[in-house]
Amino acid sequence: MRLFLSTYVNKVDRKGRVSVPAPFRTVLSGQNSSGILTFRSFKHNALDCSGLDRVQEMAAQLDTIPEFSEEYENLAALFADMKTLPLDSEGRIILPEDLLQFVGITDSVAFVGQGKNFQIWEPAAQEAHQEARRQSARASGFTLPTSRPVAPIVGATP
Amino acid sequence: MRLFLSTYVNKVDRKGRVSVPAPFRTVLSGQNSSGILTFRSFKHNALDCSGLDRVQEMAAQLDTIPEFSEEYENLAALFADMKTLPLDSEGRIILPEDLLQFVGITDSVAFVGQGKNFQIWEPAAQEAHQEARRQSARASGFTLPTSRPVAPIVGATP
DNA sequence: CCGTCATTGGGATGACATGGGATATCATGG
DNA sequence: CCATGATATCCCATGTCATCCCAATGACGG
Repeated sequence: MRLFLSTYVNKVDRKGRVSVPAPFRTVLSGQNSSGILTFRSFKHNALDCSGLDRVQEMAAQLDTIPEFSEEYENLAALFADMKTLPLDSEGRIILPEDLLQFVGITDSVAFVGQGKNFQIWEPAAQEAHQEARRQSARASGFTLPTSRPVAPIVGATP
Repeated sequence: MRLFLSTYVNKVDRKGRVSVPAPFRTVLSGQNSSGILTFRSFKHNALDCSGLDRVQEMAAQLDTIPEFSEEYENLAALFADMKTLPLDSEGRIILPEDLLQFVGITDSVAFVGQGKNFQIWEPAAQEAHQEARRQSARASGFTLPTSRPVAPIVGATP
């Protein structure tokens, strides 16, 4: 199984189209999916994206829950936020206005590989998020009671 | 299996007609249904809609419930409330006056995908409801299913 | 230095939501 | 049984937007 790896930043053209990175398209084509299924991330101003496989699994889970129960509605509500973004013949998608605003995208888009799925971010926000994680890792590293003065992590990014 | 995904808001014209979103029509046409079967939601001021297939499943479920029980009567009452909304040649439906009032619709309609079925809401009410669910899902630490579990799913078809 | 592939751009076409007029269907009252 | 009005259905027109097709640019490897 191929994975979504690395981060790509592509531009939004005047029609609102963005090229999906070719490596991601390759992975998607192996996931029973001619388009991208996307929904708002719970934690960040980002979009969670995957192929059709995962969504069909979710729909299958729905069958195991009593039809008018609270839990059923909670899961079903995810489908309301979900969108299918079809790929055009050049491998581009169009991000709907509401999603653009939610993510805060103006002129370019970061595609962030997450292994089995990927995310869509505003590039600066993504970089900041990444940096915050580095800081966090670094900070927790410093609070550890180690006696090692030279931490190789520092200065990893030029 | 095709699913009802995403949320679409369409306008009611002066004759009371509303376009059913094209993707939903596509799903419906695969569900043995030239029209929409709809009934009032138990929990919200919304309409539950689907094709004929799902209603037939519900009718089958009725057989598993003791006749004359409270639950039986409740479910059976659904069928009394149920209406068939035929699609015109442009893919529009007409919402009867009582349903319009029940949902609180004035000039536009939200079609809300729920996977195997969809709902009809007043757009503002739907947005509020959906936002509440996002908060709830976030607070309850709702986790998405993984895209490809390591352990084989019980009953999975190779 | 050239060929291939990926991203980017733009015009033309088509699909869809929407609107309005004309015609058919139905329930009601005479 | 027919007349009438209201309502729904069919048909056609329009504007907007997405999709398709074609082209150009840029990156990369041989």
